[in-house]
Amino acid sequence: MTLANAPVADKRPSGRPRCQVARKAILEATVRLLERMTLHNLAIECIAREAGVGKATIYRWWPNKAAIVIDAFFEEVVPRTTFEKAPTAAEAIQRQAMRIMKVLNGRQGRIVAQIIAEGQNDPAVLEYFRSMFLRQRRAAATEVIQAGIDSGEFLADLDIELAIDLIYGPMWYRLLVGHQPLDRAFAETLPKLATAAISRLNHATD
Amino acid sequence: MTLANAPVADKRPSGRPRCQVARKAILEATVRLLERMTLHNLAIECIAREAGVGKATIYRWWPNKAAIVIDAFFEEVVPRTTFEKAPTAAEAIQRQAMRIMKVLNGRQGRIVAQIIAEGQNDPAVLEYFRSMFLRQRRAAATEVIQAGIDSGEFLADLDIELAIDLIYGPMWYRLLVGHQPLDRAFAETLPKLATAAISRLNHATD
DNA sequence: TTATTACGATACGAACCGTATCGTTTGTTT
DNA sequence: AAACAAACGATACGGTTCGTATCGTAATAA
Repeated sequence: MTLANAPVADKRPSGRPRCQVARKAILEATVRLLERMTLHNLAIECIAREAGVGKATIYRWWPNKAAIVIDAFFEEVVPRTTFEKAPTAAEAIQRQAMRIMKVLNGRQGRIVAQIIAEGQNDPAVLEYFRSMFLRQRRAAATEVIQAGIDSGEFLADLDIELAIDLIYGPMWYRLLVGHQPLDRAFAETLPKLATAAISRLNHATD
Repeated sequence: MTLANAPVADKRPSGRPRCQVARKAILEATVRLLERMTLHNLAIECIAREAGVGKATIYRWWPNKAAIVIDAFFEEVVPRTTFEKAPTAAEAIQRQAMRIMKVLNGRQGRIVAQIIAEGQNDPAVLEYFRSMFLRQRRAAATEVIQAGIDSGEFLADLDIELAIDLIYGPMWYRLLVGHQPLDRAFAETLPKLATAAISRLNHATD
């Protein structure tokens, strides 16, 4: 599933197989180094040194820095999160938003921000990030919102993609631009306001 | 006001004054080059060559690439936009959101995105960007929203900063992550939904 | 055994970095 | 007019990192 997992799939090629120890060492070294420096300052040669690996071994399996970081990030750091059950769609969304915010509001958030930054110079990086991180989460969110529409909780003619952006956009905005903190008040109020925007209920009676 | 404007202010130093021709040439060359390449690939030496200027002249006046780009961006590209008058606060916000979206949805948007990307590696860049671009616009938005609160159009206990993020966050989200386009439907629906979220009116009666 | 591929190590030219140093130019100060 | 001060374009510099290539060696498949 990752860019460099080399899924054995249907046919094993001849020759020496890929060394999984080296692969693991590279990903772990990357995570370790990213705790001390930015992605921008992280040199491939530095990863190779830290991992005790030849530089060519890295270049053989990853096209660029960002791909390593993305693989490392999703293998070593981020646990897969799924929506919890909740009595209403709005509550399910609110809980999930809080959890994502917790992830973004720390060291992991800095790494994701740097991946996105790197993506501004390379569309492929951005696409890889979306396929690894965003796609599944948005699909899950879509399900919940659709259920909310079907139950009459949310607006019938709701643009689901837009609704998702309304919920998560402000979080990413603060993460990347840094004009305001991702603090507790924000974490509590944003999801409520966003879900209120897409629900049929009146604020006054909420 | 820019980082390298060298406002003459109160005391003119002796010696040869700064060459404004060179300054202009540098900023113009930067804009010109950014149409063909990303900020990441834009070398200072390349700007110097394009502008017909010594490299030292650039380093004398700007601390880094991003500072040049920001100055170039706000001198050569972005016109100052202010809120128009509108019958309601919601409408004023909607119009301004559309205008900002138009700015972001093109070459200028790509440049801003790259400035923010660069900012992930250097907090000073991000702060400079906020002071140049964001601060004034957010202050203007604050005024409009506060007026809306005072008139009873918006929620009385509204967190204004959060409200602004609710409106603009999704735009930046799409600009930077690129999972969805900044298209016409988005431009029309987002401001309506966002202002609905912070207004006291019921969706059903809107 | 032979073919094939990965491995760690190392060397390589190229590109930029940011700084320093030229001699020259353009102003201010005396 | 002469002395001074600072910016200018040009150029050279050592230092980093880039991505590629090439070693000899190791590991698996046919």
